[in-house]
Amino acid sequence: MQDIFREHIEKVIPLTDEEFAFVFSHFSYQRYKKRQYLIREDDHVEHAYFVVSGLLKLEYTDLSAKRHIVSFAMEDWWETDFMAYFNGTKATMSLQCIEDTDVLCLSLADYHKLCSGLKKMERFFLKKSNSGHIASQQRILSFLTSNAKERYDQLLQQYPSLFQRVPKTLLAAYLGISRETLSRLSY
Amino acid sequence: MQDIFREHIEKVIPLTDEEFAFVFSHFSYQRYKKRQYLIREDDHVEHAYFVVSGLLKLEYTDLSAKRHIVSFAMEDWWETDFMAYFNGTKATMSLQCIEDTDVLCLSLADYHKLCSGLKKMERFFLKKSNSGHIASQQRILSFLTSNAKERYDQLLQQYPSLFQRVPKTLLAAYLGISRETLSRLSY
DNA sequence: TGTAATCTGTGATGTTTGTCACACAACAAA
DNA sequence: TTTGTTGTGTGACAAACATCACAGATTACA
Repeated sequence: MQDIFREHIEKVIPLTDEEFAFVFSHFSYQRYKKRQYLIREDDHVEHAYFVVSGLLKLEYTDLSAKRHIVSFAMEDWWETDFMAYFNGTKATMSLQCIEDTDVLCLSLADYHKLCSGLKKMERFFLKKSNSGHIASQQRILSFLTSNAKERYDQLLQQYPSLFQRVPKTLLAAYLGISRETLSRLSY
Repeated sequence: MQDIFREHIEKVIPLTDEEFAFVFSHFSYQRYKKRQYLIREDDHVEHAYFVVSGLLKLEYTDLSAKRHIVSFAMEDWWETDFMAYFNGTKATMSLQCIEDTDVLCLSLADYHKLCSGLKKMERFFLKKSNSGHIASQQRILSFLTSNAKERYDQLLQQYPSLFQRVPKTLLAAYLGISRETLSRLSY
């Protein structure tokens, strides 16, 4: 598990053994069961999570109680309600397990300690944040340019494994279409 | 103009005069006229831009030649085709003036020099990137939760000045609806 | 100053997608 | 097993939105 995590970081910045030990010491390890919540709406958001194995959904519930999936988080992803995490505000989204999931947890205090203790990590998080921003922009573009069927195809092409791992109802909630429409797409 | 820029940075991290001079030395100043391009599709993307004054649009043209606005960039915003900028790939989007616009330009080489020369700036860019990511997620959420009229209202509430400054055709291209539909919304 | 390009509104019409309703299968928990 | 919950497909209908067409107004610029 440390290996996966170390490799993940070293894809961006090389680390000595001591440096990695320092980095790793800021995290705690947690296992969650399917359907368990890591974050509930209105919670104080303690941690950002690195997904070691499993699958999470970041979900927003609107005024009419409809649920929308902002993001899936699979192996090798970082996830949390970032707005609440960084600003210390209450969670507007929930983070819940679709499968049993193992994560590494990083508190905001430890995040800051980590960044000041090892400047390389600031670059690491900058890189991650940049890629996240770019990925979000791509998702926005797919809303602008594509209809339901096209967005569905793009999603399957990008993350083929999702098709096996999550119910179609959730894929619909991610794509912004009704489950009925999604059901009628596959011809 | 330096003042605006310095204030913008000092909202996040305080700087001494020497530090600001160091930061500023990495930028070049440019003025662009309405309709001029800062980046064209397939260009090599030389710079990221800080908008001192004016208004830009970041635009993507799809296969059927329809134009979609990924983002407006007004005073105090950073903009470029970030994917192309960071990865050194060719631009997939264009960046064009809606009004006469003054910008500060930062090459990727200077960006890296700046970050290594003054570690504070890495934190600055991390903060900016995080907010950008959060903003994109909000935009995704508005696609998931809201219809055309609601998205339009949200946009006007967030950036009332856009209503005065940009033609409705462009607002429609940002909201992902046809200009005709937008025209029929305001009742 | 004149000509072209852009911007905007609006009608008519068709397509896409959502909503409601129902049925049935798969699965989980007691 | 039984019973509830979740997931999926499908028909009928309504709502949202796109497209095409046209017209008048405004703006760019040579």
